[in-house]
Amino acid sequence: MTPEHTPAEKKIKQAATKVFLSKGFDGTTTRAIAQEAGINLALVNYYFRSKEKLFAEVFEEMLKLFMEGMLDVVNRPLSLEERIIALIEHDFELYKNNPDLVIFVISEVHRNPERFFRMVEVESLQKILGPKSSVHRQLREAIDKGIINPINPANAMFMIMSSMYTIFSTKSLIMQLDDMTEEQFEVFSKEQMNITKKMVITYLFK
Amino acid sequence: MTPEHTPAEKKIKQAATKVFLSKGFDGTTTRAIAQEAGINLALVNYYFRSKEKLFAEVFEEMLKLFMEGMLDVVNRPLSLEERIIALIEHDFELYKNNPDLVIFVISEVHRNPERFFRMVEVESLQKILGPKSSVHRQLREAIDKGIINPINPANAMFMIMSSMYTIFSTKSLIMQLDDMTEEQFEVFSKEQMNITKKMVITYLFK
DNA sequence: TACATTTTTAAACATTTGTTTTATATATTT
DNA sequence: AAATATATAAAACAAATGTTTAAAAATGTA
Repeated sequence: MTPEHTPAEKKIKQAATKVFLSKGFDGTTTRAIAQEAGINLALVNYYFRSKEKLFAEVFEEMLKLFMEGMLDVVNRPLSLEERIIALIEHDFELYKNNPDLVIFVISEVHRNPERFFRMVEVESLQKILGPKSSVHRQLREAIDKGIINPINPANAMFMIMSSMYTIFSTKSLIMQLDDMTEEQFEVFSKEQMNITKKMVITYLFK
Repeated sequence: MTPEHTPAEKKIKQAATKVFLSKGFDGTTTRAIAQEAGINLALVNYYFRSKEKLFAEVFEEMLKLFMEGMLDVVNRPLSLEERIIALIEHDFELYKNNPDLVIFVISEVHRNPERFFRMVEVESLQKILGPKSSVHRQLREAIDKGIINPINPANAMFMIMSSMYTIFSTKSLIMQLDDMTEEQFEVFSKEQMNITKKMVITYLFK
């Protein structure tokens, strides 16, 4: 019972991550996972009981990637300006290393919101991003002190995150449209990151 | 042969659009379309020959929505500032009326890029958004004249479009995280649009 | 009205897909 | 070494799914 981290199990998890992230839950078959992992089909259910449960594990891990890095930035003792820069840079690095992450999470939430809100406690996300989060608080304080222009913290959070989100969720489209190589895309996205930093900081701070 | 626009055909197309946009190609069954349309299952293939062909029609129509509105803005005789405002407002209106549009297109492109580039001539998209488009030209001219700060036009295009793109592709997530009603989301997204306008204009124009 | 064409329906078909079963090999324990 | 538990494999199962068939109903035409 409760087999853990045998080579086969690891291979399946890795393969599942790859296939799920590229094809989504509906577009993924257990046979595709087995083939990608190079193991027998039955082992998928032997180790993970069902496609649904395997997906849940993969999805949860992806969300952890998201949240842990974010939490790290949120918990560091930083000035508002430093934190905004750190958040943008964190997003950039995370998405650069996991280009499929954003579109995967968002499209799965869109297609099956019930499952998402069954799997994830909204509170833990709200703690990082919601009105009671420390970033929101820091933003409100800065507004009160007249350090930054008045803005709804939710809108501020949003403008901080949207640029890196977009550039990586539309990566393949951008590359195709502007005839980019992988290297050119990296230059482009890094440039976009720098523009975003400057633009957001300029807009917020008077 | 070539049946056109009979009531049943229309109903199927409408139903297919609704289901495809919400569940994606893989998550949609012909039976779900038939049920949504309130017609017999066989009629789906009778009128559209296959799920794939029906999807292609729906997808093409969605892309047209995208491009026609964009083309309209691009062809109007506007100053650069006016055009930027118009582009942002166009995105806002389009996505507000079709909230699933963005995430649908992007996730389908991501999951099946081959099909996308088989269905769409990249040139027509490049004509609107690419380096040879009139918006790019107008941006380059403005840079040459010293009207706006130097920037890669592709990056400028990107910052113009990313905000509205993000807010609507993550709509359900945002609403859930910040406990919003539909009305509150509309206020929020409109506010975000205004911030985006101001922020982009401020950043570009000295 | 009678005939032909088009539209609709119910049923069937062939694959695909998630899952299970049964048997065999491998490892662990006594 | 024998017995037991675990891991792997091949095959089978049942349900779902895209598609087709064949017949009936509706519509159009002579």
